[in-house]
Amino acid sequence: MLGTPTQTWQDRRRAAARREVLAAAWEVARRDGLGGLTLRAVADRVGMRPPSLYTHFASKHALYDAMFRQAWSEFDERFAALELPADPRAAVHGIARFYVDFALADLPRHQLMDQRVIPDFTPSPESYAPSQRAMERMVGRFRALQGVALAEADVDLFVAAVGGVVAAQWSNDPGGDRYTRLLGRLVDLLADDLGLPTTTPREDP
Amino acid sequence: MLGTPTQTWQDRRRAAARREVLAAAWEVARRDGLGGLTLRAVADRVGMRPPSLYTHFASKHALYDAMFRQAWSEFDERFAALELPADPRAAVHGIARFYVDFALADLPRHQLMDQRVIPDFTPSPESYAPSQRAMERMVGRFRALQGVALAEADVDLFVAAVGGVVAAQWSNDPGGDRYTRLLGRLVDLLADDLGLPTTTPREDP
DNA sequence: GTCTATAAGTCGATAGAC
DNA sequence: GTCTATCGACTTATAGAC
Repeated sequence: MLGTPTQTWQDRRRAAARREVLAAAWEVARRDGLGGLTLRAVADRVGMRPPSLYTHFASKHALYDAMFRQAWSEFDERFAALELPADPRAAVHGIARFYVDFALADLPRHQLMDQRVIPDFTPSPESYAPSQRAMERMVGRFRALQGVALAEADVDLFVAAVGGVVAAQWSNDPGGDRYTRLLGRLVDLLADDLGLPTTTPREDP
Repeated sequence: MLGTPTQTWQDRRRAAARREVLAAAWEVARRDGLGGLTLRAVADRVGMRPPSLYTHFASKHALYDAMFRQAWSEFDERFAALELPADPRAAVHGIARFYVDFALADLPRHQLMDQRVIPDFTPSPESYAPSQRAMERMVGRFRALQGVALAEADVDLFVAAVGGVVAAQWSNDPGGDRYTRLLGRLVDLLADDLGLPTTTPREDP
């Protein structure tokens, strides 16, 4: 605790206000689309005048930046807490399912995290860090699976293919299951290719 | 030819002007991003005043709609003209390579065709038709492959997985080949799963 | 320090002269 | 068909009350 400036007095109000603006921004993005987000709508929702937002965020891009950082941080936290089965193949299915569920739960969040939707917006290095941490954690949990030595390219292929299911689902059948129902088959395909063992035999349908 | 109103007199000028505006819109989108496209920038590029664009397109969304239609029409035309090897597996590789090359050649075009980047923009039925035609042609060429009976889900899985390579390439390594170099391996994986025969043995490296 | 008030510049879009 | 003029909405920034 020592060494931290004890300005906690009104620092908490600032942080709370920031969180409030951020939460309002997500609500507006879900209602009006990520690219349709306006500072006026955010201010309305949080009960402020638009210029007052500049007290908390230097620009609209800074707001997007904070949203990007928060989204990947939440992904990383929840993925870190995700309990996986001991069976390697079941674990890979669990990772894929977690990834797909997270990406399909929130369209603007998915667009911000995984696409390049906002022109001229590039995450700052500080906000890009959580996404790198999340990816490293993913590689780490893959490599911790018993019975196979994974190369970088193996994880890349997995991420690309599973991400493709998400993208196809969102753009061709939003709200449905036309592509997500193929996820199990796709993951088995990839797992077979990696020679991933199954210590527990698969259940009968 | 009979039955067509012979108004071709100044109808051609109208059509030419429309094409010119459309071409300018693509150039602006490639320069400023799809979401960063403005009617002023389009008007500047085509040597018009912004309100004059409304003579040719009823709204900005109508312009996006025409771009969407043009992109899928061009895809369908070029795919129809694509010559594929007789060997079924080589043909599938050809289809995948064509799809990926087309999607990676132009970011705003890819965003417009395959993602939901513009808030509140949904293609009109008339503009959606070419994309359906293209998908049906793709299914048709898959089914024409000798030696295997393909279900709808098989094509869906192929489209999703290959589309995932495109999305990952654009968002994680634009301009590189980190994901596209995995395409051959992915397609072989899918082809193996479908039991696709190889009449011609694969070449040695 | 945080807010209100306000203004400049830009966006999509419309009305009406020629 | 194209123009001028203009509207309402949005982003951004500054000035000043509390």
